[in-house]
Amino acid sequence: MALFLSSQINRLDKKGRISVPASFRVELTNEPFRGVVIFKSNAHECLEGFTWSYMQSISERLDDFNLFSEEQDDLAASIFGSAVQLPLDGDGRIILPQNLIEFADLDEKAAFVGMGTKFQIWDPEKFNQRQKQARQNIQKNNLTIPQKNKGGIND
Amino acid sequence: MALFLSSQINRLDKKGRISVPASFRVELTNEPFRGVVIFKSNAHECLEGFTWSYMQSISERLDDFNLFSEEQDDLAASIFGSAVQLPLDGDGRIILPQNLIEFADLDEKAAFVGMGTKFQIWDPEKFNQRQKQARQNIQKNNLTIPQKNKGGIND
DNA sequence: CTATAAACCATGATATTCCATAGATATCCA
DNA sequence: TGGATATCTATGGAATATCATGGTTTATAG
Repeated sequence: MALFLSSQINRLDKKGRISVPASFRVELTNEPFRGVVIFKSNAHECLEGFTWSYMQSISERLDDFNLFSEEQDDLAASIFGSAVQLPLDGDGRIILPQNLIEFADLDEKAAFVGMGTKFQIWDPEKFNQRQKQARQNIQKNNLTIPQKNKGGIND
Repeated sequence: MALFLSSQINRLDKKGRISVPASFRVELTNEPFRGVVIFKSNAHECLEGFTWSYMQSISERLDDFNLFSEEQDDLAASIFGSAVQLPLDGDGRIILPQNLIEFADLDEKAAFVGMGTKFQIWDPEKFNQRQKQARQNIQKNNLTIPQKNKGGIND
């Protein structure tokens, strides 16, 4: 299982190319697909990145729903429909599609932020603010890490 | 198992020809039949696309219903009855039959939407609305992906 | 023979690969 | 320890390949 840690700011060129941090790339070496899966965050003005095999596991879990159920359809349309599959080039870069760049309001630089099994891509400015806000929320609500994380696509 | 991701809008010419996205085509390389199976969606004004081998697994799943039950009969009639097997031409295109084009109300363009193990074909406009609706349903009903061990796709 | 469908080509646009360089980091040996 | 050398990383630009798409020719069927 991939583990994405720490954050790094890299440059986004006019073609939309950007280097994936080397520390993230080593987490991808054992993946069946040499690249990442990106889509728009539901919660923030940023992008979310996953490994191919993680998407596969989501797909398998989704198959536990009745094949033509409404629930299955809603989830699949929302998750897989908006995701894009970005291969790494020979130099460890991906090309972000224009609509994703706009969604995350990225300029010349973008921050890769490790989040464990996933990572996020932020405009550096916005991420600073987000981090401040996150710290405040944690203090205010006395948040801790749950013993066992039951996750969903909403928080 | 094939994994269809992301969505892409392609052009439908007057002969009913349309390119299957290249990223979808690579998922078909290991299939016994070089093409896709398409039929009318029961839930939406769109078409559903499967691989040949996945159709086989659907057939098996249908057998889990009582073999002569009404449900089995209805599903089988609606799925297998309207399904067509569309081979890829040398350039990676399929030819959509006219009745399917009309059913999905397709015009000059059509969106291929990855849904994990299957995909859908939509009029681009209609899919936009559908995606909004899907997101609302997810929030309203608090839908999550059935968990295996841990982690959702959002925080 | 005619109409219809299938295979075949041609071509811009786009995406991918390849190469070069500079800076940072790590390695090695005296 | 220090300094030289090699390696890795990020980044820019150019060459190359692929993709989507329209048209044309060839096969097929009635």
